[in-house]
Amino acid sequence: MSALQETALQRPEPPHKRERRKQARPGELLDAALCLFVEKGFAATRVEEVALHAGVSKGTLFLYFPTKEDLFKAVVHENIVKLFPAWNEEFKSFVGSSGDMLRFAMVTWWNQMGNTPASGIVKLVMSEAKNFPDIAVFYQEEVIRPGHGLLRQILARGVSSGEFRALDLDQAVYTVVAPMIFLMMWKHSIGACAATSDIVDPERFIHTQVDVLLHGLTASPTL
Amino acid sequence: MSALQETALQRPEPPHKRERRKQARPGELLDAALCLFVEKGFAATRVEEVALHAGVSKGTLFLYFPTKEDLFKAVVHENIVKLFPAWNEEFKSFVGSSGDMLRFAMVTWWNQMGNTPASGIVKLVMSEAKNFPDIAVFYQEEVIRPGHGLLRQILARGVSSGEFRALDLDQAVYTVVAPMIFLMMWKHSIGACAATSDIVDPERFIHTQVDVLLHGLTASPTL
Amino acid sequence: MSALQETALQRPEPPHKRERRKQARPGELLDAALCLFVEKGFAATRVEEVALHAGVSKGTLFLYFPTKEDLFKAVVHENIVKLFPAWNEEFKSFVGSSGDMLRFAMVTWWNQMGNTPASGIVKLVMSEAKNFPDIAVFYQEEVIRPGHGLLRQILARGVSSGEFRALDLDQAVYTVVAPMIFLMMWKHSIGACAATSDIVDPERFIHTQVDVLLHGLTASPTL
Amino acid sequence: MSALQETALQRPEPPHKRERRKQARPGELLDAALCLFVEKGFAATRVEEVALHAGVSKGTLFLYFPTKEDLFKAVVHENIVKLFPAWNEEFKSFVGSSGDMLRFAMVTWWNQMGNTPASGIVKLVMSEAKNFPDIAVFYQEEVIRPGHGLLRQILARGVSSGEFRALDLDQAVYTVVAPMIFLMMWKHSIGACAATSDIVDPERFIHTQVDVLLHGLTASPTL
DNA sequence: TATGAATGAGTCTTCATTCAT
DNA sequence: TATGAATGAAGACTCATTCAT
Repeated sequence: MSALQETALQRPEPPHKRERRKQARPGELLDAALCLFVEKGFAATRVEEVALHAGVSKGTLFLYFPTKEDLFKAVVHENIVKLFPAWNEEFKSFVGSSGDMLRFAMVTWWNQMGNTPASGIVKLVMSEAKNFPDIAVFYQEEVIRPGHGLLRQILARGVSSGEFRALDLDQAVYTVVAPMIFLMMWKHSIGACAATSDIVDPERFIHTQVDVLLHGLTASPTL
Repeated sequence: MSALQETALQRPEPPHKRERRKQARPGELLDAALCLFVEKGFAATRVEEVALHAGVSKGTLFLYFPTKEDLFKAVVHENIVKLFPAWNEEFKSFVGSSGDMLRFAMVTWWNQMGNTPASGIVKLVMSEAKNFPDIAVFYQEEVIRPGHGLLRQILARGVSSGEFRALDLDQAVYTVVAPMIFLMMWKHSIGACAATSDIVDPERFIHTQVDVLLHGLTASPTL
Repeated sequence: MSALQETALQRPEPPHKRERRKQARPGELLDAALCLFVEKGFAATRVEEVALHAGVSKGTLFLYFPTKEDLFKAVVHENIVKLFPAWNEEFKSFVGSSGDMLRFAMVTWWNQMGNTPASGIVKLVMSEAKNFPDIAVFYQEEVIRPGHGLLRQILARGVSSGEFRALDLDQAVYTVVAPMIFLMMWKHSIGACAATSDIVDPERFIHTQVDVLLHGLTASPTL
Repeated sequence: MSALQETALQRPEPPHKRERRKQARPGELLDAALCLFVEKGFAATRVEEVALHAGVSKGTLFLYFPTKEDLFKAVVHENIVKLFPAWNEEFKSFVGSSGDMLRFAMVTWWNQMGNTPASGIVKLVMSEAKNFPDIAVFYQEEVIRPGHGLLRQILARGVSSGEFRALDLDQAVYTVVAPMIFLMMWKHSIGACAATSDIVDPERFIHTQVDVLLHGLTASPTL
């Protein structure tokens, strides 16, 4: 809403910093909280830390979020919505083989989500789902259902074009989902421990996954 | 029920009740801890609760596990690390195609681990790895490294027999690991919320995964 | 009494009650701690008790002193270390014989320290030194070293004026220190037990000590 | 009672170790406790540690001493009695000047007590007197009263022989007591901290104390 | 709104003491 | 007597939450 004002024509004086900050508070808190929750988990993050990171006092945080749990829910809520930009559109207009489309989907998924703090949200949701059942439901509705729907369409496209085999689509989507979710979880757990030697390179990982996904491990019979 | 066996004839000396309990304590505590950690997470589980579940007092727990963190480590060790020696043996003697071997590996993995509370520990380790760096390290050493080694051998066997294509084995192992870890994570997060509609059936999931893993999504060129 | 001054006219702004309390907190806590530590010893004093005595809650204490041990250190600092700067000044301006100076030193020492709760802290430090090595070190640096230095100067003054014999000053300082420390210890141990009959009267004790210190027990040769 | 048996004429077989140990238990416990209480203080010493040092189990300790406090009292009790060997006799037969006698008393006191674990008892009693009032009373009766009596006699001897000035004996005894008690306390507190630089050499300390005690700090008028 | 001092319920951990064997 | 497993009361410390300013 203040967007209108902010983009007003060459307005000579920028709005009072105070005012701008005031408006921005909840967002800054959510950003700080996202960052810390992702880094340390829900339980291990102290609300005071979040407030400090956002540059406000502990009391102010509770002005906007009556509870640590509420803060958490808001963080996830806020960031889950962002998880689905205009992907659907993008895919409707995709031109090319379904194999390429699948690869494109996974690479895009990684670039726009896995490679951003949003992947931390996924990890957070997976880690805390049982402690926040309504988040799980919300996530299911807002992310999983549409996400799976999208992937289903891609697979269905391939099947109907004869490029893919006949597939049990309900199951096959997990064929795409599993490696991506795994990669995000890995990145934010084992992969985040410096001492761990077995580091996964996301690009190569995705490349291999798509490759095997399309052609399987088995050697071609005639070749 | 096993009481019958325990009171069987010519039992040389029944262990004193006290003694029996003494021996059993750590195990009972570990069981209780496994149960509660999996159900509520590490931070949300109170040590006293664990003790009570095991039928002992808080103090007794600290007799065996000097620290809550030590208890957690012991649970991980008991439920994950201990599984590996047997697995290694099992696979050495496998007879059959590498495809069957891969399927056998994944089904066994699920039956002996995914389908038991141990899978909850896997989820916990992924969730808490960053808070317990030394657990992450020893998990890497004791579980991931040998586990990946085992899978690598299976894949290598297939490659050298000509059954599988030439593969970048370092990457290909994740092709097997990812769906399994994903399945365990799912089961203990989104999948554990009753409200969630999109429930995954492990058997069908694994079946599909193996199928696609072996033959890919792509339809056979000539057939 | 200074209240009069505080409410004097044109007082710009009376400090908010909250603010006043805030400023006073550490001091009140220190007073309470002094009192309780002296009365019951370090180990036997519960931090909550200290807080309650200061009229605040347990949590508030930890706001100012992160640790029980830190509280103890602060008490020592506040009650012992802080006395020294003033003393040093006081003695620089003393006029009179060195014998009088010595008497003055001991009487002052007693009045300003021995006769106050601070003497209890001295006793506590002696009692607990081995359990708090870093307190022992800083007590040595901040109290013993400057204190002995001061006494040394007094004795040196007497020696160089010819009033005192040539003395091994390093040893002679203990001649002054020993009775004073003894008196404080006594007051807070044996002397504090009502049942004990053999009560020491500090004034007479010091009087006798100074007397013997200056003239010895031996009868004058010529008289 | 078993003393009789134990001193039996050249008994060929030494008593069962077990039996001997059994008899010795309380003594070993008291020794261990003395050692640890002196080293770490009452509160910081764990009863289990004492038991371990004595080579028995925690339970056994409580067989002999129903309470940690009882153990403490027994330790002090036991060792306080030892503080007065046959000193009185020794002094009755002393031949020499009263100055020499005083020096002899202090040196002996140090050698037979200050320099032995008994000095730890003195420190313990001074430190814990207020928490154990009956120990204070007992100590007063058994140690302080006779001790002061002895010193009083020495001083009285000097006074009546004209070697010492007329003295308020009740006060003058502290002239001898204070440095000795101080020295013992020092040894077991500040002096026991390695980091402390200002270490007191007992022999020189006593030498100086006696010297000043007899002749004072003041230079002889005529010389 | 914003602050940050204050709170106190909650948690881990210790350790003297008990008691079945 | 001796053991050592078990107990549970007690205490230090944390941190989400409140509230006067």
